[in-house]
Amino acid sequence: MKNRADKNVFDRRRDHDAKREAVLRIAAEMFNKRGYAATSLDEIAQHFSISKTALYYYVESKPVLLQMCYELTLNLCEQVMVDVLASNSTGVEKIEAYFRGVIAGVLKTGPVAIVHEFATLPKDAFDHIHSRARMLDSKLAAIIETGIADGSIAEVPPKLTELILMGANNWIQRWYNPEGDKTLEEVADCFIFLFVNGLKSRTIKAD
Amino acid sequence: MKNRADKNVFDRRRDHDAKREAVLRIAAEMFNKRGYAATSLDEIAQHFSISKTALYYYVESKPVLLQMCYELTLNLCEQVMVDVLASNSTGVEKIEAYFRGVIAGVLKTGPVAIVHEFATLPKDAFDHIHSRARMLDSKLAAIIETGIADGSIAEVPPKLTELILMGANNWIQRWYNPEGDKTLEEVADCFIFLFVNGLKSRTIKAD
DNA sequence: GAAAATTTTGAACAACGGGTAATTAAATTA
DNA sequence: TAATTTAATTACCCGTTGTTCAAAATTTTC
Repeated sequence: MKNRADKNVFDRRRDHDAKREAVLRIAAEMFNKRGYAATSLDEIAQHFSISKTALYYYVESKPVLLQMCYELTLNLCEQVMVDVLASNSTGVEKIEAYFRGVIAGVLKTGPVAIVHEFATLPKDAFDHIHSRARMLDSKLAAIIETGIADGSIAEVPPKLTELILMGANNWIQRWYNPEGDKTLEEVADCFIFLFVNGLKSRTIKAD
Repeated sequence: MKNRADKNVFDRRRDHDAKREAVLRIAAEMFNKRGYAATSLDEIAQHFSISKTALYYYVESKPVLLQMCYELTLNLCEQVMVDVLASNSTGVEKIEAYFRGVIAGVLKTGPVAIVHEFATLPKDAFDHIHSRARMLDSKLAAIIETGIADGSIAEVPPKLTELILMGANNWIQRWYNPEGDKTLEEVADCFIFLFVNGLKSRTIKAD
């Protein structure tokens, strides 16, 4: 919102790529909070104090802008997934590493993650994004299956579990405020603890 | 989508309340799946094969329609919360009962739950809905605190935990398909198991 | 069956949002 | 400084959407 650095990007002239990336980041943030349809190009432009038309110098169209946001997210998630799969660790450890990586990635690269609204994408873009997302889903489910097989994960329905995990993860962007009192590490820790250990107390209480 | 019963509501004349409720239910469902801004009154009207104008006989405006959807949800959640608080059980049991009740409530009353987009509500309606939602949040967090005190819940940050739980719950409506192969009981079971017991296997594996 | 009440419609409006074209302004190069 | 490239603006178009109003259609009441 009041990220002055973003406005300054548009002060120093001739830096096409930096501006394009700034637009992407802010757009992703606004899409996350308010949703794609509820965010107008005017609002995005106003954030940089430029005209709506100027955006078209950096972005082809609004759907393509959404598509690029998705691609940022998918690039991040897929990279984390590759790293996780390359490690030789148990199923739970892989699940833990994946979500920790994704949440941390959001911290570093800014809010590139985005609420899943790809129904509004043009057909071909939709197919592309959708299939990549589904691929990630099934890889996560597969990790859960191997975790059950190696004995590190309890006998849960893999597909359902994956959906619930993803859901909890996707919702974080909706409420997380970087200027708040919780760091993303704390959020990640809590997230992991909840899903791995569960709420139930394991310490015997002498009472 | 192809719920023929809904269309028939508009066949038998003079049943103002039934029609109003049918509109509410379908609107909530569409808002859940596509989002508020992306759902037009035309689409809602088309679902019943009536004109968009006819909707205004049952609903004051689109924002008020959204508000009523929220109120349906809040009524449900608050009722479950009252019941849960009245029971004398441990913290974990209360958490479990709450989410089971809310998920089951969605099954019975139809998809009354709704994605949180109340930024688009008129000021006064926003304040009302928002404060009720926050009240629910803090009651849930309080339950977690009592659970930590009574030793049934591990030492987690209550506020953060509550947000993550709510997030996972809110996301269910986005992907759950009543015509699919999973019942809402199965979803609820998996949900509860994940948050209460965690993914980690507790059974010692002899291998 | 006529009159009154209740639903539904069709036409039209105003606001908004995405997108384009022509133009101006600024910065780089020479 | 002149010519060229790069940025950004203003003005405008057009489709969509929420909303209103008067009129038509239907149902109920008497």
